[in-house]
Amino acid sequence: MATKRATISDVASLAGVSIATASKALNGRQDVRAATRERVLAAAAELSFQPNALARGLLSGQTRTVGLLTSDSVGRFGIPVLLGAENAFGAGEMAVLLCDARGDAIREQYHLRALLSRRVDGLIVVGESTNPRPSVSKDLPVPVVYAYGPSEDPDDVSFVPDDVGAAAMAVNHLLAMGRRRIAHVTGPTHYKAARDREEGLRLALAEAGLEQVGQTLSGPWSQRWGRHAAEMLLMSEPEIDAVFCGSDQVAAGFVETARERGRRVPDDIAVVGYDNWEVLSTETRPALTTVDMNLELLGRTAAQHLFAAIDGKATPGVHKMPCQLVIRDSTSPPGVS
Amino acid sequence: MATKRATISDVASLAGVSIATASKALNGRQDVRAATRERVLAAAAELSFQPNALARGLLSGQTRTVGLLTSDSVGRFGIPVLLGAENAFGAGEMAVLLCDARGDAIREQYHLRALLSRRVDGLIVVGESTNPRPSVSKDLPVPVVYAYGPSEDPDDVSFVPDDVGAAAMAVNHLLAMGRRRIAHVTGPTHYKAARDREEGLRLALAEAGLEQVGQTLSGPWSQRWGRHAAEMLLMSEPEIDAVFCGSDQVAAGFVETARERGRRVPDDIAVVGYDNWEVLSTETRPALTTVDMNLELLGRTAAQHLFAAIDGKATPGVHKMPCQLVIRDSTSPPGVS
DNA sequence: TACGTTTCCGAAAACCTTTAAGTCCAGGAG
DNA sequence: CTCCTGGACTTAAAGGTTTTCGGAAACGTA
Repeated sequence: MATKRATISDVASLAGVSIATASKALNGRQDVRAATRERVLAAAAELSFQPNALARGLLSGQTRTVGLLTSDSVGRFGIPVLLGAENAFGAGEMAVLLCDARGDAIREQYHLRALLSRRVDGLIVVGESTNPRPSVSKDLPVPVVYAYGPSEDPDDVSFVPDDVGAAAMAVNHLLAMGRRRIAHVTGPTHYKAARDREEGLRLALAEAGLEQVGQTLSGPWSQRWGRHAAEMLLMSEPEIDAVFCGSDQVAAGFVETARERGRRVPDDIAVVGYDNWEVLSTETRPALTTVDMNLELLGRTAAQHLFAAIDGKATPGVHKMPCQLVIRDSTSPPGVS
Repeated sequence: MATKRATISDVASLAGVSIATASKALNGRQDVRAATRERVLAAAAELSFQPNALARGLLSGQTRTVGLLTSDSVGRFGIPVLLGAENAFGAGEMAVLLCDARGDAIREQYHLRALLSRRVDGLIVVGESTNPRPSVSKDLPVPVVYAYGPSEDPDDVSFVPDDVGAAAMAVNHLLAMGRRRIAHVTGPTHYKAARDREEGLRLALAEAGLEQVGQTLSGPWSQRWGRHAAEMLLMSEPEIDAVFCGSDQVAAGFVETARERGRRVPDDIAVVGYDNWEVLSTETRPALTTVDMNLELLGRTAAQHLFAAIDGKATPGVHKMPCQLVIRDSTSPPGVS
């Protein structure tokens, strides 16, 4: 805690110039003599002057601040998106005002008003899942970009991971490794993520002229479910040579139980996870081949498009962002590992 | 995107009163007739007027915004703290300006300036570990509270989990369950958390007149290390009946390997973890008894003390926050589970 | 000297809100 | 009838900065 903050008028009088001149000197404008500029800069440094962003924003109408409205900060998925956005903003002296609505629509409305009253230049809305969510953009005086969870309104700007494409990519990898009898264990069907990933699987298999082995098994996104599903699957479809799992948690459970049941991974059964949640994917034995949704990149991209939208160059629609397959030992060809 | 934002002068003219009267009506002040107030409120609603927080803040000198400076947003630990703080603020119409310095001191300085220029009312600094960190509070015009990672300066206000006490509590629980031959596996010794937890263990054992079995094993905070340590420990100290682990990751690795080596958990060996990282602690078999540091509460407490500090009622010093032992199956008495 | 041009600087308005101080009027007390 | 009180409202200042415009000085040219 220190003394009162210096204003530009303090700087001006210390430098012996007018406020206007001080402002021009500090902002690097041209019509001020070099010697004068020096004096002003020295004065500012001496007083450790920091321009008041409130005053500046009041005048310019721009706060260089964006709101980040999330439904679920805790979430595994919101964080990297947030981080990517923060990253993109940090580069350009933007600041992020963070609000967590905790999945409550009323709370969300409340935070929205608070952000608007603080005159944010734009808004990023981060969903807690890839399920489409109600739009908040109606009649808002600032642009909005949705990340991870898209808006229901197709005229909004949304960025989502390309789950269908990524799942197909993962399955194609299994096929390339020579696997032909592929089963699928995933999360609850009310998650669009689960449905999309299943569709990707179907597309890839169809293209190869193959059929999925057994029914898709849906359950919670948990390791426990992965173990349970493994028990069932190894019993009912003993001839499988690969499993595509809807999450790393499920996959971790699966490999654990497969091991215990004496099935070697990857020699007997190859396993692919999803999310690249490193505490799981790199710590299972063997480490998991898995899909990384590049959420940080997604967040950064969303932020960059928000910039564009602030400048009036919006790009409406749902943009599918490419994911990346991280190949580890759980899908190596037999005999390699 | 909609029309230009309404100002209080728009409201005033629509209601047929002066700006001052409109302001008073909107802020619930007394010297305005009920009928007039009605008219103003109706006008404000019609224009969906939102007061400009910049103008208000410029005048009052208070922005009702605090900065949250973190070294490590990604971190397991920063998030709950952040969340607790956000929670405490949300209740009182405060907003959080989030900055992530990514462990870089220069970046931190940069963000600090940005926050100050935005005239935040206060600052919370969240550390990435419980190791003390350099103070930023020197000559700052706003109060600062440190959470998780304390400031090196004892005159600052810091909130940290009581690792020593929590470790002692965990070990006392093991003793109460009848365990007597307790070993310790933990993280790198340059983490204060590892040293504090070891000290808690020592204190509890000393009080019971016992000695730790074998040396403390230090390694990375990983599941892999837990497995490795288990191999070594089961070999060198086969008579242990309990292990206190410095993190859930280590504990998860330990129980996995113990299982594989035919030691029953908890019947033969009880295991206690630390962190209550649920993806691990509830998914191991058996589920882990573990220490929950109550980080969300810690964050909330830090925020509340920041409020107090803003009001001039600072409480200097390092405050140790109590942790909580979450008892699950990994420490049940033999024969119970 | 008169005039135009360039260079540097200052006065003042604008952004939006809150609040202290002031105006006006009705009604009650003397 | 005058004076005072208090209610209801308005005026104006303040908060810190940027920017437009105008002014003044210096300099070059006719």
